[in-house]
Amino acid sequence: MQEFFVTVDLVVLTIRDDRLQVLVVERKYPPYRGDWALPGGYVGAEEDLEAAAYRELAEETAIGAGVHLEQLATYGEPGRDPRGRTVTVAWLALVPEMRDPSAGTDAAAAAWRPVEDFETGRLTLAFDHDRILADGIERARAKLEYSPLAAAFCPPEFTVAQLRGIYEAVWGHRLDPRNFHRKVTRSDGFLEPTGRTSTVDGGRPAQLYRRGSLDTLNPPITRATQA
Amino acid sequence: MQEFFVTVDLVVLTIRDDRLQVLVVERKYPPYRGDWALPGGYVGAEEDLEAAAYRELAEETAIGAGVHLEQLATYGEPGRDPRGRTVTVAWLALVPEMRDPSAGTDAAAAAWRPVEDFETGRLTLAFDHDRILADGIERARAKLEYSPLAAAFCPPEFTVAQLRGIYEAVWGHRLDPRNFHRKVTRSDGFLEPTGRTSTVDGGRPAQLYRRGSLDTLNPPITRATQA
DNA sequence: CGAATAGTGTCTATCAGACACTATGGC
DNA sequence: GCCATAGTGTCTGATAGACACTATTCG
Repeated sequence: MQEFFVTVDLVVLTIRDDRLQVLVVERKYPPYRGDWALPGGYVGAEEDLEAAAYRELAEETAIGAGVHLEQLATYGEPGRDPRGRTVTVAWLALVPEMRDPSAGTDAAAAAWRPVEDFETGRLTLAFDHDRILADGIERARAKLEYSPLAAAFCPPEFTVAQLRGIYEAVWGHRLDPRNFHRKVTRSDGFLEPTGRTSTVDGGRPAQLYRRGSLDTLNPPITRATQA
Repeated sequence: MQEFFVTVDLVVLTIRDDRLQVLVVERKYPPYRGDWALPGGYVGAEEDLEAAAYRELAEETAIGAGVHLEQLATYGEPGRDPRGRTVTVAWLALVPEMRDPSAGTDAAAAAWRPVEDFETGRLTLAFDHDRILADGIERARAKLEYSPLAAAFCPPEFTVAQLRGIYEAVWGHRLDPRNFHRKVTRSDGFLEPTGRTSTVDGGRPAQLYRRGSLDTLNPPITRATQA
């Protein structure tokens, strides 16, 4: 019976400077030494796949609880890793804006890069990680429509305007502030008012919200005006 | 470095007797000898994951092209297989109604069973296959809403009534024939008229359709009237 | 003819998108 | 006062669901 190496790779997304950005690491050892890659690593002998994903995430970001982590897909084409037959289980993580990442032990450096740089081909990743990243981005974009996932990019308390900023950054286009406000505040269970207000955005103080208990948005928040 | 066994397991769904049914096999060898399980098997040394899924599907169903096959999720909890550390990549296949399945070489028997039997707990599956099956069923139910996937359960040419029967069987409730008709025929690219008609259902002959080129339904076909 | 299914038209409540307008802060 | 952002109201066009009605076949 053929034996395989099994790894986990992470597509870690956040919003920085109003743009969707992805965490990448510089490879310290061959193969692809010096290239950018998604953070990841081998699954331990007695380790659950999800636990391995959380471990890698913690090593790179020093972030623990409150992060959204979901399985993305599994990639196992023969030859995708020159070190041997390797199957990788990819995970999608959405994290709030945070201080700069710390390099893990296997990585020379870790950095946030706008996903646009990879979508346009200005930057590329090692192995088949460009494809994994593309799948992760598409999953995130699609899921914002019908799940309250956008709140995963926000701090624990946030304003409607901040939430709208997430949607605008992920989808890459503007939304009407007034219609957006009505939609999210009327969607029962999406947002929970805290009673506090915030004045950081410069105008009238805005209500602060926590993410609610809802897990499926119905009706969804639609992505684009159909042309 | 820990080495793993890697398998593929298949959730093969079809519509028989107006009910959603799943393909299960009786295990010929230990562990779980004599129990029902999802069809599946080890991935070959130089075999792509998707190719392995197609191979297993062909072994059990003698069906080749035209089948919808998509990756579902990967399960790798330590201890999920007593033979050793095994990661399985699960796939969801949707096939048209067909003659009885043939037993593969590793299975004593293969049979279609209504998914309801597993959802109610009247039947159970070996390993963690109950969970995998539940995930597959939920994926199929959700995807009917926003993709033209229902046509994958139909023969190459079908009537609107047949297509509606698919939705009703998968979702487990009735849909209004008149509104359904209007919805699917107005959704550009979902269905392609063949010009031929069918008279099998007993009343006025119905237009026959092929599946169109569309891959995302917009607007979606909604699953249930919100209570 | 009646029974059955195919397919169209119409009404109503709801909702998305556009946008006028009011509310409340900083300067 | 002026500007910026928060938040509400209103209009319009599209659509889902309910259901009356017409069309076409079989027996």
